[in-house]
Amino acid sequence: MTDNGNRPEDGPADATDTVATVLRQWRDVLPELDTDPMRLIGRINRSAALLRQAEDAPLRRPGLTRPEFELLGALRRTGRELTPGDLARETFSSGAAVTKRLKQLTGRGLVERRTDARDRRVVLVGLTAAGRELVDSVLPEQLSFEADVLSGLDAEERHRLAELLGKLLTQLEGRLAPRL
Amino acid sequence: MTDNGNRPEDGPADATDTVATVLRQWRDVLPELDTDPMRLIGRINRSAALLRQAEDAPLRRPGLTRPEFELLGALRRTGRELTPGDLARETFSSGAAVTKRLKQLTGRGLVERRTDARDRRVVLVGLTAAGRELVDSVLPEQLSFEADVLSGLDAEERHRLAELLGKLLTQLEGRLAPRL
DNA sequence: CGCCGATCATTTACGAGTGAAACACCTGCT
DNA sequence: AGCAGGTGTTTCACTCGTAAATGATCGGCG
Repeated sequence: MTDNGNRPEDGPADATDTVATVLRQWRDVLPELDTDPMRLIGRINRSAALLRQAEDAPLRRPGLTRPEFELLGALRRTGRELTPGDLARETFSSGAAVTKRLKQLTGRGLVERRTDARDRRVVLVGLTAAGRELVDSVLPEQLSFEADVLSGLDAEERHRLAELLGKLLTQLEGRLAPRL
Repeated sequence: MTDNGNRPEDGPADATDTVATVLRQWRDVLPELDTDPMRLIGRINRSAALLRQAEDAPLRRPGLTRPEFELLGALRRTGRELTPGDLARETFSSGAAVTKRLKQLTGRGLVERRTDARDRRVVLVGLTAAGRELVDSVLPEQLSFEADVLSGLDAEERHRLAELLGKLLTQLEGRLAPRL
């Protein structure tokens, strides 16, 4: 028998992914370091990076960037006009970024801005027909692409994972994001 | 009895986090859409974003940016000199970005570059004493901070989550990152 | 031996995001 | 009514990352 895979801290899934190698390297150099949090945080970050990179592929065809698509999605799913401030909160980006993206998207005829009648400081942003059609055509592709990417896990595993992440996220949002 | 919380697709943890609200909005507007992948992908992305934002806090004190710290960490944990190309692969960023960061870090006396004797194209990057001391002093803080952030989950949940993410990541890396 | 293609690092030009300041407008108070 | 302070959006100056071009060097092959 070899000496790998039998340490109590190493589960079976820890053997092969990048984070596991990183953890082994740290253990070799600084054995007394408690690297346990990396197991989660490293994997969340790395998964997010890989997914982000992969997810962008279906969006490239319609020439959209991911944050642009999220902005359009926010408008589509709320079903009403939103202000730039709303959009910034909804897409977790800065107000300045939203302004820039709106310039792009209005230029392409996907969204429309109009100033609110009651309060002339605020502008209301809504999807045009073209914008709505674009979202409705891209979103199913995007979702089926995502489903395919996740198919390495079976339904039960995906469910447990989503549930645990939901719990983590609830905690994090309560603790780290008082703004909501 | 109310109608919330009893749909088969909604686990108990789905009730409160941001992603759950987004899913409800989509269901109200496009009920026939299979939003299941969002449950995972949305949560991974959102968790990563929150963690990233939080994690940067302990690094600000020594005036380090996250990618800079990851570069230093790669040098520390491998325990040897690395080339810019190695560092780019190790930190998942472009070569140009690495060059820029090396300029910063050599300026601060945290790393040293020397050209390889055998192959004068390649440059070998190593930690200075100050660099190693910096990593060794910041890393434990960083890890205990992370442990604190994750404390909303108990040990068993963290373990299962890490395991499932490890499995997912293994699949993703096999499929999406042939370069390794 | 000398050239040709490949490889590694760096430079350059550019696009995208950010925080802080600026601007427009509203609301409450006197 | 008029001003003070607050809120919503945009602009500005800057930083950072990237892709593509550049420069330097190696290895092999005629």
